[in-house]
This record gives sequence, structure tokens and C-alpha cells, in this order.
Amino acid sequence: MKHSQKHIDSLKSVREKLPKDEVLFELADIFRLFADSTRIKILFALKDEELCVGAICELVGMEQSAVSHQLKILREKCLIKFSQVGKTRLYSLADSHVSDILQMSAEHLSEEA
Amino acid sequence: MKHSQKHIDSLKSVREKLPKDEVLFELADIFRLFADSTRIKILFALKDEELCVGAICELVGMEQSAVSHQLKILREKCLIKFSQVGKTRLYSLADSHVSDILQMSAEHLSEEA
DNA sequence: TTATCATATGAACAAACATTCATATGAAAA
DNA sequence: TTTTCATATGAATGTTTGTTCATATGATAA
Repeated sequence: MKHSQKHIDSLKSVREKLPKDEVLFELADIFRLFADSTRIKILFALKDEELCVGAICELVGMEQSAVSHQLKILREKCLIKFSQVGKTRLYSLADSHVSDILQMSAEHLSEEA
Repeated sequence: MKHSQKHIDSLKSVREKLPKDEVLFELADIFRLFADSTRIKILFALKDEELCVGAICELVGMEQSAVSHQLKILREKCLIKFSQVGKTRLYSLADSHVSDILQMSAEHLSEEA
């Protein structure tokens, strides 16, 4: 027997409050999107303005290909969307949730004493 | 010349609003901690209660070693702390910021239509 | 002291990931 | 239609990361 009965009992109530695995996976998936400095920079750049891919490349200082790959990831997970104007695609945040998260996280950082 | 002058001009103002690279790296680092389902499960488990390592293992259904490795990461990044009671270590969240983030992220998910 | 229990840690390995390079698509201009 | 421009994508590669296995540490009980 690996663990005492006592601490197994107390686990029941904790386990009940715990989000389901499925939910935890989803959450981790979302956080993972913000867990890369290129992507988070892209998201901040799009926070207030629509931008084409070339502009995003300039801003993040990365090659067009690298940026496009990251844009694809952000698109597939519905964090960003685009509207096509001629040959160029104007990217923007998909909804206000994303900018809320960015806003909060930036505030969180500046609070650190 | 890769990009038109027009969109380079408009970049200036966007670039000024952009957090510094250093800040973006820090942010990505923090998000990365939440970007793994084992770690996020551990954090949720500790949200309301102090738990020893054995209990955490039971809850997340992972081996002691795997859990200890993740605890180390969370400790080093100051998301959790512990108090030692005899041989056992009682882990808990380091501060309320962490549970705030968990709370918000869970709410965010349940909002999704 | 020695044995035992709870936890930690180093090394190894596989899986996931970000970037690059080369090339493809697809829209507009020539 | 051919060329050019903006963006996308597949394959290859190096790096990072999570888990496992084996072992270490460090506290208590015997």
C-alpha cells in the first residue's frame, strides 16, 4: 500500500472539485498558444490593429515562413482571423477574449514587486 | 525592398505600444508553466488545499518521479511552495495570483458558446 | 546505527515544437 | 497568359520538454 488511508480519504473532496481531464487538456492547449514569445508578440501586435503578414514579420523580426507557420497555428485554434484584400491578408484577433488575456497578463507582470 | 513604405510607417506606432522583448519572454515563460496538463492539474489540486506529494500523485495519476519533477519546475518559478512536516512536504500555491489565473481561465472556458 | 518512508534528482529517451529552406498557391498586374 | 507579389506549406533539422528508470537524500522510527 503506497499511501496512508488518511490522505486518500481527503483526496475525495479535492478530486470532486478538480476540473475534468478533458477541460484540463483544453486549458493547457490554450495556454500553450501563449507560451511562445513569437506567438505572444504577434498577438500583442494585433491587439490594437489589423496587420498584414509582411508587417508582422517586420515587427517580430522573423522570416515570413516562420511567421506564417505561427499564424496558421493561431488561426487553427481560433485566436486570430483575417480578411483578404487583394493579395494581402489582414490579420486581427478573433475576439476580445484574447486581448483580455493579453491585457491581464501584462498587468500581472507589471504588478510584480 | 521587401515591404512598402506605407506599411512600414504604420509600424512605428504599433512597435511603440509593443511590450519589450524581455517582457514578452517573461510572459511566455509564465504561460508555459500552465501549458502542460499535468502541471495545470497539480495547480488546480492545490487551489484550495495543501497536499503532500503522495496525494498529488494519486490525484493526477502519475508516478512519484514525474510529479516531483513537475513540482520542482513549479517551485523554481515560484508558483508553489511547501512546508515540511516530518518526512512529508505539504505543497500549496505560492500566492493568490496563481489561483486567480486558474479561476479566470476556468471561467473563460465555461463561457465558450 | 540501521532500516524505512517520503521526496528529489540525474541520465536517457521519445515526442512535440519552432525555425529554416525550398517550393507551392493564388491573386493581381503587365 | 505570363510575371510578380503576398502568403502558405511540406520536409528536414535542431532544440526543448515530459516521462521513466534507477538511485540519492534526508528525516524519522526501530
